[in-house]
Order: sequence, then C-alpha cells, then structure tokens
Amino acid sequence: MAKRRGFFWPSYEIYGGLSGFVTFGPLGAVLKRRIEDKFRDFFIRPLGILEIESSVIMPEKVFEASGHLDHFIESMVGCVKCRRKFRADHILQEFAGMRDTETEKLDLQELMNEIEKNNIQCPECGGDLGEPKQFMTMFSTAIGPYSDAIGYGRPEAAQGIFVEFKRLYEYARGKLPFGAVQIGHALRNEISPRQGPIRVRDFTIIDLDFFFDPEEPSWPFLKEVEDESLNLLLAENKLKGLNESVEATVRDALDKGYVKAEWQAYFMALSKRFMMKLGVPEEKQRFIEKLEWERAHYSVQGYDQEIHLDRWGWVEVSGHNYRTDYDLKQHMEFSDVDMTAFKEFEKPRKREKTTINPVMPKIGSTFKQEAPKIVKMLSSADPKEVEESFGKQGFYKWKSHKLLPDHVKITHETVEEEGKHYIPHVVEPSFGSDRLAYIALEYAYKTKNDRTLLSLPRELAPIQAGVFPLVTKDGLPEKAKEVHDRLANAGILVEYDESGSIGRRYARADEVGTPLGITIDYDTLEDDTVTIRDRDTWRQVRTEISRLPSLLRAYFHHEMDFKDLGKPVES
RNA sequence: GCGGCCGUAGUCUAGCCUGGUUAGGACCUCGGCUUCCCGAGCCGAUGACCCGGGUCCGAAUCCCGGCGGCCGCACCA
Repeated sequence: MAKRRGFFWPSYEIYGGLSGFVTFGPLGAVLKRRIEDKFRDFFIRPLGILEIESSVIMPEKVFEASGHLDHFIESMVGCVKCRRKFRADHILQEFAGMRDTETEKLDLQELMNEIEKNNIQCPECGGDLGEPKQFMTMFSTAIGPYSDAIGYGRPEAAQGIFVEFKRLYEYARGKLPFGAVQIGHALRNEISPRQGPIRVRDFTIIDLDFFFDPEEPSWPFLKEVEDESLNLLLAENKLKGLNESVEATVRDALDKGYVKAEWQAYFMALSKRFMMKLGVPEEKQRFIEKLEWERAHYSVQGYDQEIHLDRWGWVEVSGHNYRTDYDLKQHMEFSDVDMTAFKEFEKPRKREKTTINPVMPKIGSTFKQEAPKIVKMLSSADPKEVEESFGKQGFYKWKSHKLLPDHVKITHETVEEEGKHYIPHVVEPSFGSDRLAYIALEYAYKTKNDRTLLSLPRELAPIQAGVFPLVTKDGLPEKAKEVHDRLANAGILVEYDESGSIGRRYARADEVGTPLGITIDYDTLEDDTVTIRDRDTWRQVRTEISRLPSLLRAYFHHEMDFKDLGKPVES
C-alpha cells in the first residue's frame, strides 16, 4: 500500500536494492514534513526553542570529545567452526567474570589475550574463537583531498548543538533554561537493518537538547502536565524479571524518583500527547527505562518511548536521556573553550577563596620540560585538596611527580561573588521522524466495507482535498478545474481527478487519506454550490464555492468541524 | 555476519519438478465509451521471469555465485 500509493519504498531498487535505505515518495515526503511541523507546533513554539541546522559530516575531533569514537564501536569475535559472531566484551564478562568497566578498556590484542588466557571456546558449538575485530557503526569519510582529515557522518544531531552551545547561549542572551533543536539526517551503519522503514542507516532525527541549571531543576511549565499519566516500565522491575509497567502521573513519577529530572518528565508527558496527536491511543504507548548497560555512554537515565505496532511489536519512537553536563564538559576539555553559563546570585556572596599560584622559577628548575603540564594540572586542581595534602604528607602527588609547598604560593582571601559559573545540564528528547511517519500511517490504516481507508489526522494529510466532476460531460470537468485552481491558489493542497466513476475516485482518495472530497454536480452549474464529502463518515454537506477557501482553512486548523462546513445533504 | 525459507508487471499469482512458439490470469494504472454520489459495465493500451556466470541447439525452468526479502541467532548509542 505504502509503495503503490507513493508513501515510501526501498531505495535503489533498480540496482537490486540496498537494505537500510528508504525513499520517501511524493505523499510520504509531505506526510513527514507535516509531522515535523506538528512537532514544531508542539515542542518548539510554546517553549521558544531555537531551531538550527548543522552539517551531517563532522570532524573527528567532535566525536573524540563526545565519546562516540570510543563507544560507537563494537568488538566482535567470531567462531572459527560455526562462524557465529559474538560481542567480545560480553563473552569475557560472561565466561571470565570480568566487569564491563574492565573489558571496556581492553584493545583488540588484549581482548584476544584474555580470551586465550581464560581458554574461552565458542558458547554455541565449543569451537575455537578467531581474532577479535572492531566494527565502527559511524560512517567515516575523508574531508577534502587530505586523507588524514577524517570526518564522520553524525550518528545524532545533538553534537551539532553542543558544539554551537556558546553561540546559542549568547543568542539566548545568557538566560537559562533554553533548548535547541535540530531536525535533520543522521547516519548509523547498522550491522543488520531490518524492519523496513523502522530501522534504516540514513534517517531523519529530531534532537532536542534542553539546557538548564541543575540547581534550579523546576519550572512552572511542569504544572501543565503534572496530572498526565505515564505508563512506565521501570529498570528495577526489569531486573527482577517483571514485565509489568506502572501507571503514574508525572507528579508521582517525580516524587517517587522514577524519573530523575523534572524537565525529562515534562518532555515525556509532551511526547505522549504528541503521539496521541499522531493517532496513537495511550494504551498503545509506554516508556521503558534503560538498564545501565543499555544506556548510551552519555546518559545517567534513559527512557525509550515505545509504540505498539501490530506488525513489529513494541517499537521505539523516542529516547529521553538525561545527559547531565557530560557533553558540554567533554567539549570544554577538548576545545579549551569555556562553555559554562553564568548566573547572578540574588545577593553577592562572601566566600573564603583559596588560590594556588605556581612559583615558576622553582617549578621550572625541578620539573624541566614537564613544567608546563604541571602548571596546567594546577590550574584545574582543587586548591583545598592540594593544601590538605601538603598538611598531611608534606607534598602533593600528581602522577609520578611530587610537588612540594615551595613550588606554589597558596593565598587565602575573602572575595565577594556576584554569581557563579556552572555547566548546564541537558535533558534530551530525541525522535526519528521516519518512524513517526510510519506509525501515523499504520495507526491511520483501516478497512471499511472491504475498502482501504487512511484515516490520517486531518492536519497531517498530504492531500487535503480532492476535486471531482460527478460525470465527465456537460461542462462539469471545466467547472471542477476552476474550483481546483481556486483552492490551489488559496494555499490548499488539492488534487483533481476525473478518471473512472465517482465512487472509484472517492475510494482512491480514501486510500491516500485525503480528508475531503469536493464534487461538482449539475446543481453547481445552477447555483455555484458543491458537495463536500467527509472521508471517515461519508457524510456530505453542500456549500458555496466562494466560501470554500476560508471554510477549509478553518477546518484544517481545527477551528471548525465537518458539520459546520455546509448544509447536510440527504442521500 | 550465520542458518532456514523465498525471489515472475505497481500488487497477487499460473508456468519451474518433467527445458521447446508471441510467459497466462486477476487487480491496479492509463485512454475511449458509458455513468446524476461510493472500487458498476464495455472496448483498448502500458507493464514482469532479481543480477551474473555455467550446462544445453535452446533456460523463467537445471547447476554455481552474487544481490535482495522474510523468519530465527547476533547487533540495536
């Protein structure tokens, strides 16, 4: 259906196809765009969130800082005999009793050594395991003609926001909280994509990164959603093997500690409502908390929003991660650019301040070429800690170097502070708009009297109205074309169709989810009125052509119901 | 990546086992006729053997390889 009517299909079919890539057709592309617009209505506009657009290819440095280079990688080991593949780290955890924190640090050679040392065989057939290999799930490329300028296709749009934090913060005139969003393509080289449009290698991601002060995690907006109930499958229950979800209001979920950040709960509630707008009833939705090892490296708490589909079961449509200050901190460290926010105290505060100043002549003569490193270390070290260490041990140890009190000058002073710098925390709801389009389609798909009906929410429909002459003679087609042009000029997405019988044309329109059918009949020639037919009820009303543009506009903005569009027609 | 099943117009399919004329049908789509409100009817048209190699006088059909799909395993930030 999706293919025949032009919603989406597998890409590169003429060359045999390539799994993990889909093309959105004429109707699908519009549907997707409308869903993204709906997202803007729902999340962006009310909160004044900043929408930006950054590039898909990003330099290696970004992913070094973000941690993706280390984490978006899987070491796999294959069995020589049965050729099955396993995650090398999982094997070691299971058969050598190693912890994930230990296996994480091992390189390929070390993984191999550990496997040999522990004499691990293939868990399936008992055969020997081969050499571990790494599989990078980011797409890599060379930037320009220099092969050492490595770039990666972004696996998430969020990094494009974090690297621009400073400018965005300035644009927001230094006020928190604020959020930034990006709707754009992201690439992930999935090992084995399945499930058609649900799991692809090139997809549109919507990353909304919301920055807030961790000391002021509350916000009045929460009030709007605190009674919304959420269906939560908690990690603690998953660990116990329980698949029962709990029903809790946003307020309760926060009070009971199910959700750690208020803003996260707020976005979860909004996401639930958003799905309902796309046609998914609440009982087909749930949020499932990620276990520690299932979470992304940057996340301290993550919930996946899942939608139940008859075809694929529970499918993830959005991820809600509490990223804390992880990303900004990392980019600060790697770029040496300050990404803190500043907040003024209500009253200036007095504070004892301890500072360490390196005494350069001494440090230089003691540490020689190591001296610059020492100075750098001191600038980020905690002065109190250094002072205490001097007090207890008479020196401060950093790596293999011993720092003596002579090397530094410690001063104490009382300073008056107007405010302080801090690294904002981030809560991130993230959606895949391809999946949203698929879900809207599946939930709209119905059959009625053996006919297919795509009951899309009216504001999502790619074609808003069909214009049909009742029969193709006596000047009706000409009149219908006139009406079509008039509506098209009024900014309404209309389609003209005169092929086949009127019933057939209604059926075709129903199948692509066109909400309204406008029919030109013999009465039209008399009094310039037309009938409007409702896709879902097949009811008809009659109204004047001149009023159509404003009536339809109101109808699509939900300011008017179908019955208000004209006088009912007896059939 | 592995194993099982599978691959004929946009869709569903006949033919394959047992090689042999223009690969048949239905739906969809398009054109014409007809038609005063829900896939009606009649006439006509477009459109397919997944790709490559092999066997053979001859391959949709038999053999090998590849690609793709579905299911299971694995992966899923």
